[in-house]
Amino acid sequence: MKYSVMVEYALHSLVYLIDVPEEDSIGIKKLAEFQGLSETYLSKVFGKLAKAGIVSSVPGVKGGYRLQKNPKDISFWDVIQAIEGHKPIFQCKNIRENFAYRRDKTCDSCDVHSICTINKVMLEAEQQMRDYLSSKTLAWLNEDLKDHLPSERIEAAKAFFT
Amino acid sequence: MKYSVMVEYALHSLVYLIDVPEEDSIGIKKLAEFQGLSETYLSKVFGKLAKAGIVSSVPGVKGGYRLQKNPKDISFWDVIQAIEGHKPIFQCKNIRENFAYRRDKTCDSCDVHSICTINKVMLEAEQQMRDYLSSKTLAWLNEDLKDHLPSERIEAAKAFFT
DNA sequence: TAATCGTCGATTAAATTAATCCATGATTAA
DNA sequence: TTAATCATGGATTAATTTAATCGACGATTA
Ligand code: FES
Ligand code: FES
Repeated sequence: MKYSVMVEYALHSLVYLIDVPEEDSIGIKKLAEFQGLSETYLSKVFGKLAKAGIVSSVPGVKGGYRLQKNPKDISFWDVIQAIEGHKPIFQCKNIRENFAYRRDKTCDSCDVHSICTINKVMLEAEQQMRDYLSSKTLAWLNEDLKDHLPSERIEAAKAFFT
Repeated sequence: MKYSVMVEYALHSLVYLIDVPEEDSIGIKKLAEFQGLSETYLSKVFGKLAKAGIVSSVPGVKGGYRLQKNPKDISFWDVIQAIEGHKPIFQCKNIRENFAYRRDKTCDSCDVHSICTINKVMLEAEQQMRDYLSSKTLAWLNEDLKDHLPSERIEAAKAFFT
């Protein structure tokens, strides 16, 4: 049970897009090289981010990606959802459907409408996580990095991408 | 990204162990049959629950499983951890280790000690979920079911297992 | 002593994830 | 106008994980 590495690739890569000017963009090649990632695989990641409306693409030479929304409107959760899709973490296979009293037709219309308490708890738990993740935005992340990272590192990265 | 079905199997199966007397136990065969599950696979599930100290086993004919702890001391989270292990949901592969400035030895001892902000946020988010899941116990679940399930259904299940 | 039940390890099958390859189309610069 | 650069998408492959089965073993009871 774990998130795919795409999530780590996505979040780390997006960091470098936060401060790029409206007109500019950064290509997959540079992002992959700087971070030591597979170029082709990272392009799949950005395909998903683009489809979710988080980034927009600039085709052709000198092209690349830029943020499509304000960094304060892009949350960690948005990114995760773009990568992992909308299915809940807990997979309820509705095992009650095969319970003895249903197989035996003892109780024909039982349970069909009510949601299983166990599933409900799991959904609520996931919601807790989602709320937290939704409260952390790329803008917040940028501020945090500015505070905690040596400025020469930030400058070096910025220099690499221009 | 999802929990294995074992979690659903485990939580649903444990329901039927909550009210069994200290001396008694329920076998895999009955649990599997009642719920329409694979007998051998469910036994793997209970192997994990036993290893985690959630249930204890009674070998031999007329044997089976019973709870090893008070239902109010067994939380949803305990069960999930017994099944899924202790690894966090978000897999941080430490991609910073391969960043350009590290490969180029520009900054030899960079980052080794600091924990990545992104990873930190993910860990905190998971903690939110964990807290919620830890607050829901089998004892609570039992009460909830008593309130929301038709009593004849509960009785029928109880009858099946005795 | 034979049938029942949990335990463990090996095995298999299916599904998912990680990653690569290739073909295509847009864009810019020579 | 052409060649190089870049995103896009589909197909493919390899590795890993999950789901499920099988068979052998030891404990227990009737
Ligand atoms: S039926 Fe799926 S969790 Fe209860
Ligand atoms: S290095 Fe793994 S999340 Fe930052």
